[in-house]
Amino acid sequence: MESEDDFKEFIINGDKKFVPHLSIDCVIFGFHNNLLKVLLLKWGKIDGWSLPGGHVLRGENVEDSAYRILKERTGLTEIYLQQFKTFGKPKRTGNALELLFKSSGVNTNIKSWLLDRFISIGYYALVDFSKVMPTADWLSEKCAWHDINKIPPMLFDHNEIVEEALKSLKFAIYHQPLGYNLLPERFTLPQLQKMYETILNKKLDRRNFQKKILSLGILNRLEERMKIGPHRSPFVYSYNKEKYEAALKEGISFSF
Amino acid sequence: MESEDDFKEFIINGDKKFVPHLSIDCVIFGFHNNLLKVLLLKWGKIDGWSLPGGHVLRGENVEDSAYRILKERTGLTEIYLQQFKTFGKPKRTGNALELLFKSSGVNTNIKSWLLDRFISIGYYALVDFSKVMPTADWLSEKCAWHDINKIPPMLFDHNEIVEEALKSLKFAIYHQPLGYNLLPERFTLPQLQKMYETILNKKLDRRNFQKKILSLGILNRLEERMKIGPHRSPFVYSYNKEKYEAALKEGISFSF
DNA sequence: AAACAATACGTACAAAGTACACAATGAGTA
DNA sequence: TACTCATTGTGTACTTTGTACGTATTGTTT
Repeated sequence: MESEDDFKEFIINGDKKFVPHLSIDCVIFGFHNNLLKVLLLKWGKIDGWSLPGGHVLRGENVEDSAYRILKERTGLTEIYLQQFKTFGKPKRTGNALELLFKSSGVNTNIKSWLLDRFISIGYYALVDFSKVMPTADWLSEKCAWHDINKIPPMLFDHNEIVEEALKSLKFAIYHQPLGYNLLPERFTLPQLQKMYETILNKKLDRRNFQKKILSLGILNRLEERMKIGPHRSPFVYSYNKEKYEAALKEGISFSF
Repeated sequence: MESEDDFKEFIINGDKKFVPHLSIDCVIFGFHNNLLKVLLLKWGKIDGWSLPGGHVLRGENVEDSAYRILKERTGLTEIYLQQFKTFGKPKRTGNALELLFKSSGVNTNIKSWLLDRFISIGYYALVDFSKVMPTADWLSEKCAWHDINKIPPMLFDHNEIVEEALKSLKFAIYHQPLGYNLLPERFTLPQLQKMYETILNKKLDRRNFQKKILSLGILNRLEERMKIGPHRSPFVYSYNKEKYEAALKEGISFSF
C-alpha cells in the first residue's frame, strides 16, 4: 500500500486489489556492533510497534510480495529471504485493526470477512546492516533497528513471530553458511565468530571455531588487516562467492 | 466440508462460514512393506488425484483445522503433524476449480475473490499405516495409499507440495526421531533401518545403524523375537515414550 | 543335515570434535 | 622508549564419533 487513500480503499474495497485475509510479515535481521538487530516500525496512527509487512497483490507471487516489502523498507533488492512459518490463529490481530480503522476515520462497519482473522506468512531476511536505509511508510512514523534482546511489546502477535523467526535462524545457522548476508563484504574472523555467538547465544572457542569455519573452504583471506584499536590487527576475509553458493546449496553441518 | 450442498453453499456464500482463499493440504506419510506411502484422494466429480485437504472454518485455529482434516481421512486423532510450507503462487489451482464448479452445476459466475488464487498451508503428518482407515469424502470416490515413487500427476500444484514435504521430512529425520509415529508399536531394528533407508533413499550399514540408534537410549528391547520366515528371528523393540519425547524436544543429530 | 539368507555381536582404523598454551601485535601509558 | 594489556594468530594432544568390515548364530527350505 502506498498511501492512506490506498488504505481506505483497501478496507472498503480491498478485495479487488489485494488478496483478502492474507498478509506477509518480515523479520529483517541485521548484525551491528556485535548485536543481532531487527527492523521494526513505529506506527503513527495508533500507538505501537510492528514488523514490516504488507498485503499480497492480486496476481502477485507471494515471494515477490515479500521482496517488494523488503525493498520498500530497506532499499535493498538482493536479499536472503526465507519463508519460515505461517501464522493463522483466530484473533491474532487482536483489536488493533479496529483501532486503526477508527483512527483513519473509516466506518468500522467493514466487511465481515475482515473480522475473522488475517493469515500472515512469515519470512525472515538477512541483510547487511550498513547498507540498509530504514524507511518509514505512510502508516508508520519511524522505521528503526532494535536489539533482538530489547524488542518492545508489539501489536498483533508480532513478538511471537520474531521468536519463531529467531528459532528458525538458530536452526538454519547449523546447516547453512549465513555470514555472507549478514556481514559486510570484508570482515574479520572475530567478527564472524561474534555473529555466530550472538545468534546461537553461546560462547565458542576461538581456535576451534576458526578451524571449522576455514575447513569449509568458502573464505578468502585477504592480504589486508583491520585496525581495531590497541590490539593486534586481525586479517580481513571475504567470502568466495562460488564456493559459498555451493555450500548454501549442499548444506553444511556444524556441531558447536 | 461435509456434503455437496455444503460445497455449493461454500462457492456462493462460503466466506460466511469459511476463511476465504485459504486451504490446508496434508501430506500424510505412512510406512508399509518397506515403502514410504502417501495418502491421496481420487476425485469423483472431475478426473484427477489430489492431497487430502480442506478449508479453515471461521474462528478455527489453523492447526486444529489440519487435525480435523486428518481425522476425517484417517480416523486417527493422535498424529504427528508439522507445518512445513505455505503455497501461494497465483493460479496454482489452475482451472481445476472451474471444472469442479461446472461439474457441480454451480453458476460459474462466482465471486471474483475466488479467482485470484488459493493460499494453501502445507502440513505433513506421520501415521501408523496399520491403524489408518482411509476414508473418502463426498467429493472423492477413493482414498488410497500410494508409493512415494509412484504418485500420479495430481491436480493443482499438489505434486510440488509432496516434493516439498518429502524434502522437509528428509531434513527432519536427521534431527528428530520419527519412528515412533511411522511404525507400529512393536517393530524390529531391520524394519526401523528400512524406514530410514526409504526416507533417506540410501543404504545404511546395518551394524553402524544399530550402534547409532541404540546409543540414543530411546528404544527398549523386548524379550520377544519376531518370526520373519526362513531366517533368524530379530528382536522386537518398542520406544521408550518418555525418553523419546525428550529426544524429540531436545533434538538429535545423525550423520548417516 | 545341508544350504541359504538374514540377524547378532565386536574390533580396528580414520575422522572429527574438544581442551588447552604460548607467541605476536598495536596502541596507551609511564 | 619500554612496559602493559587486551586481542589476535597458530598448533598439539586427547577424546569422541564415525566407518569399514569379519565371524558366529538362527530359522526355514530342500
